[in-house]
Amino acid sequence: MPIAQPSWDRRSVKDPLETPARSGSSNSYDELLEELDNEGVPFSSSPENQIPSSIAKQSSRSSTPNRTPNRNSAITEQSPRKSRPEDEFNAEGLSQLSQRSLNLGDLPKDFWDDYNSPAEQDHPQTTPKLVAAAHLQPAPKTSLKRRTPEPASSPVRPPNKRKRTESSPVVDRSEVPDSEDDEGFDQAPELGLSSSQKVEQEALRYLADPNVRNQTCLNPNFLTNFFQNSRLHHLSTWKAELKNRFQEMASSQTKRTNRRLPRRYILHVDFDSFFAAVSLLKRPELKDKPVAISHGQDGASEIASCNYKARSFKVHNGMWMREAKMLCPELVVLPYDFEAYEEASKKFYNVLIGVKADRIQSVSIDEALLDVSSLCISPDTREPASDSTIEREFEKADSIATAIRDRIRELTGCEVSVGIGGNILIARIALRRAKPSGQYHIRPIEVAGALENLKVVDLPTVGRALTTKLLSDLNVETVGDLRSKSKETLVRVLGPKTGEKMYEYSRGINREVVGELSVRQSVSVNINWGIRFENMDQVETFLRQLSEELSRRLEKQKKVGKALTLTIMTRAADAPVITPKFLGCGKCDTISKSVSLDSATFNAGKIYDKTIFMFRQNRIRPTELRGFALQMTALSEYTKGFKEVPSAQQQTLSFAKKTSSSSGAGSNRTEPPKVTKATSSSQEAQQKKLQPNIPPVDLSQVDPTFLEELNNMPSELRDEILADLAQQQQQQRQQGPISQPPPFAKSPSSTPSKRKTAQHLKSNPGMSRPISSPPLRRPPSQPFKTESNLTSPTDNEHEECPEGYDPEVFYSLPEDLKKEILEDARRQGKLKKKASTSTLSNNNASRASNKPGSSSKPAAPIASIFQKRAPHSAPAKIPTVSNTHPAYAPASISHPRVAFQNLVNMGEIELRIKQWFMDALVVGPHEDDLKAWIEYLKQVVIVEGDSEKALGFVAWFIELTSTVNAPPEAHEDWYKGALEAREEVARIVEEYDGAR
DNA sequence: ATCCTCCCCTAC
DNA sequence: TAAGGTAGGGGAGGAT
Ligand SMILES: Nc1ccn([C@H]2C[C@H](O)[C@@H](COP(=O)(O)OP(=O)(O)OP(=O)(O)O)O2)c(=O)n1
Ligand SMILES: [Mg+2]
Repeated sequence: MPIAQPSWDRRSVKDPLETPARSGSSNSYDELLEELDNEGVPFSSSPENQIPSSIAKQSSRSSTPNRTPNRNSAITEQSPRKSRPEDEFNAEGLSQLSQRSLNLGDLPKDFWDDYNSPAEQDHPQTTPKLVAAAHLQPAPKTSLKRRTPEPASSPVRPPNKRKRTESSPVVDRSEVPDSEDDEGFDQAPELGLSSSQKVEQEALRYLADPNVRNQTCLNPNFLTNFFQNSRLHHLSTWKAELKNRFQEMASSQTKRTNRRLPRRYILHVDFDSFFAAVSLLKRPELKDKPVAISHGQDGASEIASCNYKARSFKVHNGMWMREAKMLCPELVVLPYDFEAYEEASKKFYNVLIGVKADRIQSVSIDEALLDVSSLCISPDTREPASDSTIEREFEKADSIATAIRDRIRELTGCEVSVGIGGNILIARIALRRAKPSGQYHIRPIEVAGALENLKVVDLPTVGRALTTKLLSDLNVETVGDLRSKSKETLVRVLGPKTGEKMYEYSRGINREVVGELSVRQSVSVNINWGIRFENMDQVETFLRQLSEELSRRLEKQKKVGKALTLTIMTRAADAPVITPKFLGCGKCDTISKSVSLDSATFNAGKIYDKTIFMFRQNRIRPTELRGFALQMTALSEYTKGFKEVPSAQQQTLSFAKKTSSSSGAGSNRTEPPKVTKATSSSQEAQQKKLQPNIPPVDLSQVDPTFLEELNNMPSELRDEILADLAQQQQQQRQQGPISQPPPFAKSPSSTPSKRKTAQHLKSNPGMSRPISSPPLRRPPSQPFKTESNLTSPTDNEHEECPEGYDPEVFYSLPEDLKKEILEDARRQGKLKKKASTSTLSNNNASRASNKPGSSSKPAAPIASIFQKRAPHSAPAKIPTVSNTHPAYAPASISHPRVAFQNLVNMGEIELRIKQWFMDALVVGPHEDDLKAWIEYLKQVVIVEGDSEKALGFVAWFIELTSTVNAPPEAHEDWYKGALEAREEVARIVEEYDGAR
């Protein structure tokens, strides 16, 4: 699929302003740093780039963004924020966010009962478990690979010096065929192997330092530690909780009958330097000194919040300490105190709830919107209201704001500012003027004047990108300039939605309603810090943890999803291996791929399988990975869930414990509950039905998913399958596969799909990437490019192997899957030409390079899905007994895959497995070995397309483990392991065979 | 015309 | 050293 693409990245470069850095369009954090280093703080423009934009003024240092036209990498930069303004505007965005209004009248008193900190609640519990087993490998081992992508950034910030990397021109990267995968190979012509090998070596060497390694995702407790310390994670979690709470509150209220009012009075309430103000409560003596909240004293540690004294030095939120220290050497750093922030927030919201506003909407932990219209407008006002009447209304609104500020100050000891306006947009703009510790009311007649000279960047939703585009394409700098443009012009340049919005905003028009209800459309887990790997085993382990985390979050939201998207961030070609920010992602290229699941689920095992499937479509060197995002969409609520298959659940659970890391993933969660609506409605009924007729087969041991599938199929087919299952259970060690038709035919494919479920998706087309100028667009996803000449080694298929896929693997796929992949490839990239090597990453390259056939890498690499790994180097290994800690140990066998792969005949495999079983009989299976065995079975289905063979092995293994005499405890472990294998294989079979 | 995927952008 | 998360709006361009 897709290859890498460029991006300028998502991260934004934000901040320009005051800070020096920033760049115009894209740049990387690194670049920014460099500029800083060179220039010092101020701005200057960079040579090449020219970022015209407004920003320029401020900052600018620009960076050269992409030099190449296409690029992908992003920039990243550091702190973003545009000018300081963020404070002021902001709002808007709320529209959706929010929560709804509520009447204050009847609040549940336990409103806050569940208000838990994310750190405490969410992760701590969950995460830890997952992690437990991770087996990380201790030392580096990988070897050679090369390639060069680089990280980028993601969302946020970072700066740095990019410089060095630059030296090597990006260009080649794209062209370079990197072939290969895993192993290295890169024959990169121009660059020379050594170049990439050196990069790889540097990465491995760096990771070998225990002080570095322990902070990365290789540490079993990484997720827990990271989320506990991530301010952004806390912010997001808090916001989601507040939204849920307010929505519940609102929906429980029956009233909401607001009389239609001719005018609205909206208050935007926001704490002044929230984190800093709250942390200062415990250090009052520092109140008048410049203070910032950050994890570190300098370097690339980010400032979450700084007080106004610090801002007078041009220090701002999101800025890196290094820069802040340059601007303000005496800056005092205080630590985070998330609990205290929650406490202050509770008091804040309690005050707001007490206002009894018509509607209320939480914007964030420290910010909210209130619609107090009916509190200001007298019921008996006759409409064309007189000036004096209106004046009284204004005063009422002002007095409410004052009362709120006084009360919050009294309860929290902190200052909040209030912006008042006739709509959300104006209230937000007013807030900025209110800001340090004040309130400001922009009356209707003052709107035009207030907007005229306002910088467009101070409008909500207008960030660096839009600002740049407006300036470069329309020469618009202020809202007044914006207002001079026709709607047609704005729509043409910015897109239909954005154009119209800008047209309205420039006139102070905004119809958004406070507290509009909204339904969550996605649940995701993103990590772009601390991501460093040496080999694929580690990547798999981490993706499993991510899958489990996503599953946990879905479950917590009582949601199941049908569409999964994996976003991978890799080091940009010109980015340094050692990022400017300690373990940051640096400048990166991003690639994303989505697939639809056959049925909505929150099952970690299913999520993991799809995730790894998507990951494998791109050949990326583990050492180049810098970040991941796993997102579930097409959500529905689920209602029942477990009870239906209790026994199965229990089994899995206990099993999970034991084997831990191994597949545990899925294990513990039960199955996918059913979706309330999305999936068929009849399922439930059917399911229940099923139970009764399970005579011969012990369904309790069957994967619930499997049961679900059975329920959905025609009864005859179902009976047939059940019969087979029963047969399997009986059979004993038969080695051969059980022949049986591929079980269910029903489920649709697993790969990408197109289905429409979507209700959720947003509307659709939107704007375009605004921003900067010429979009450098790369062809829209180009999934795979094709590879031309590879003749299929194994097969005779004439179908071309799309780029991005290992030919060997591709050709070994089942026909239908292959077809789907080709279709997808054609659709997306249309690749049918020959093309050069694959490799994914080259996104950028893509443009230039790609097309002609270059080629280098003709032959098929072969590594195929199975990564290299030592072939069975250790046959003996399998038997291994537990080595100690899985976690740092190299997973014992690890990859039997290859080993197995070479064993063409089942007899050999059975022999090996049996050998392992006998050797480890009394101690039980080592989780890694079990994991490897299951993985092999899954590959038989996925790669070989031989479900029967896999099922045959499963049946044989169950028989083997259940009949031989072993110590009770070990016996149980073996048996559970066998059941897990059955569960996993059944699921895979369902997905790959059933699907189309 | 509408949907879909893959991004990008913004905000706290 | 540092803890660079996340949800939703929206645009381009291809598929239907
Ligand atoms: N880049 C950022 C921006 C904000 N925050 C956190 C810390 C802030 O205290 C809190 C609220 O954000 P605001 O934008 O409201 O900023 P402040 O409250 O700090 O300052 P003010 O509102 O006075 O501008 O969110 C953060 O961690 N990182
Ligand atoms: Mg604030």
